[in-house]
Amino acid sequence: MPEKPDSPAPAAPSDFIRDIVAGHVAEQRYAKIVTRFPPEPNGYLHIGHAKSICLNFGIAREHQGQCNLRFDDTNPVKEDLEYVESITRDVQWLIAGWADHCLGFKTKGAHPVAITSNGQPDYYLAAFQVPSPDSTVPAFVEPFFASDYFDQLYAYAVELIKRGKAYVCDLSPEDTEKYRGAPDRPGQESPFRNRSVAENLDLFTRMKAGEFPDGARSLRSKIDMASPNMWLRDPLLYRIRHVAHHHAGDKWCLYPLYDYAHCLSDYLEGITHSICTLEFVDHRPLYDWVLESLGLPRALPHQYEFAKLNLGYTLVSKRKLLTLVTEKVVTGWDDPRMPTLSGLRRRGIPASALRTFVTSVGVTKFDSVTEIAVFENAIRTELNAAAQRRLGVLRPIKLVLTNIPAGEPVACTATNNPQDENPTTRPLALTREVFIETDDFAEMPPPKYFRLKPGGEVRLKYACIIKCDELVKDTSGAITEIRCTAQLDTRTGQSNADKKVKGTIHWVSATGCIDAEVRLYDRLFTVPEPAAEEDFLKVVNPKSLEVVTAKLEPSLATATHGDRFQFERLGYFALDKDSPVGPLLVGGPRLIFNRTITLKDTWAK
RNA sequence: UGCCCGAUGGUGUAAUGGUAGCACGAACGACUCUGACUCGUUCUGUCUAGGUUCGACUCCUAGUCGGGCAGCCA
Repeated sequence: MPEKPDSPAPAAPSDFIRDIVAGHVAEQRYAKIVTRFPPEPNGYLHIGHAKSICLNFGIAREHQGQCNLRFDDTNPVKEDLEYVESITRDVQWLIAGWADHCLGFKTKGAHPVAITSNGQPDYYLAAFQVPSPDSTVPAFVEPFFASDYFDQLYAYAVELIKRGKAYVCDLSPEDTEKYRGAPDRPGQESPFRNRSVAENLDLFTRMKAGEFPDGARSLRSKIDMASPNMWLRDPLLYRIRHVAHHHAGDKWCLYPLYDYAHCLSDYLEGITHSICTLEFVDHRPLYDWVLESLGLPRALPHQYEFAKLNLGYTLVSKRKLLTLVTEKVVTGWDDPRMPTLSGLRRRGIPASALRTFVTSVGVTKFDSVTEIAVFENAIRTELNAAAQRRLGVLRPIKLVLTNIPAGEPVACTATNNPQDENPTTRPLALTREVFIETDDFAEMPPPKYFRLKPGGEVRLKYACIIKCDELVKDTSGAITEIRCTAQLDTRTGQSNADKKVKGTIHWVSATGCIDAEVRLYDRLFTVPEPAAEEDFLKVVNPKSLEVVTAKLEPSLATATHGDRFQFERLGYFALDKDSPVGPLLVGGPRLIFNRTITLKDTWAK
């Protein structure tokens, strides 16, 4: 979806990981800083991933480095091409105009190649980077896939066996668990732990050949069954899975596990800094063990961990997000109420606001919960500067200006964005009949009510001050029409233009305005920490979506995807991805707007 | 209870042995043709107890509290 150019990024942030990288740059430890963003293609990216993306790509761009997009696709039973495509799209959207020149892709179909490093045989897979932020990604490149390394990973496993550091284990999954022991109790060595290298090699070859059923055997590292770190108790390297792979096809029935594949994938791509979340701290010794056990000839990557993002009133668990989709609480992964990148994009949130937000949260090892207000502030700040102002009425009520004759519109001028240095304007026509917001009139006004009331005066934005003379009601007593007099000498440039009234309200002309479907969103959950609930479905906000038919000023008829508008006094709006665009016939399909976010409302009601 | 990680205003985050600062938020006020924006004022903090030091948010020890780890998931 097209996106208007983003505003420039703020000054480079600082955090403990960036400090480490800066230290390495200062001592010239690496020729180039290379990071990676390595999602498993088993779900949609969400706002938590945005933090990781901005960290990894941010570090790359701050050091003229590179950040590879790599799919950690080592478990074919959970993964799907649909996710590969959505993730690629979301990453490119989030970094567009900011770090796309740091995005490391590879030539389509490329695999690691055999090279010689420091006199030793080695494997390496180079990246392709577009030369500048403005360049488009050519068609001959694609993201990296861990599954493209299965051949090399297999060769490394054979080497580990030859070095006596891995063995084929015949324990069942259940027995493997029993032998592992518990955190406060050492494990027990597998009876297959001391097989000969020759036997291990033979068995591993036959595992690859498909001789054994799923779960019958596994390849295990030989580390320490008594380690206080559970991840060092001979963790599995390979398991047997007789299933096809979405990217690698049906070549394999043997698939590597994360801890084995990840560090080596990093190595093959020449990653220098492998940044992940805190739950992998316990895995770091294993990450290093695999790499060091192989005696690899190039500089080894290192793992660094940070705390993932927790946001108030928001869920980011893939499983729970999936439940929202399958239970039809939302319309899909890209429902504008979802915290997915595709949902946020559809909602109208600019990528730059997302970047500003996740960067402002900082990077630490503290498990924190960020208030949603911080995110909302980032969105409003961005949109306040960028959005075109327009007039629209969400819940219309008719108002008649009795001293303006029908068919004789009064010309007015509206400012497109007062935040601009040299604001442009557009014409507006004030006619005898207009719509105002139902909320902007009160027959029995509460205290400190600035808006229109019987006998009261208010300004119609960009037009003039009006005075409420009388009300027309139907038989049930409901107001059907508000009748006012327009004080035409209070228009801009007229003799009484400086007259002050307390309230200014928005309006649209009844003639020429367009009807549009407007979707108003509220937070999806009613509690600050829905993840802490025993049943998160019980705290879903029943009023998270309200659909209204709004009256919009005529200029909005040409709105298109990627446009950002502020409907004055109401909030920020953007066209839904499913909205029709282009010249719309009268009575034809209506535009569909999503309210991205309301304006801040400090009026205590 | 074995190992690992962490703790600074309501929230998030700086201060790398030398003035506890910034942002969000809240309250009040100014301004206002958006009850927005902007501007001003105010609010609240180093988990506890010892120790090292001229000096500790920072280093050490012990404790308290919170989080993570026992998938052939990532």
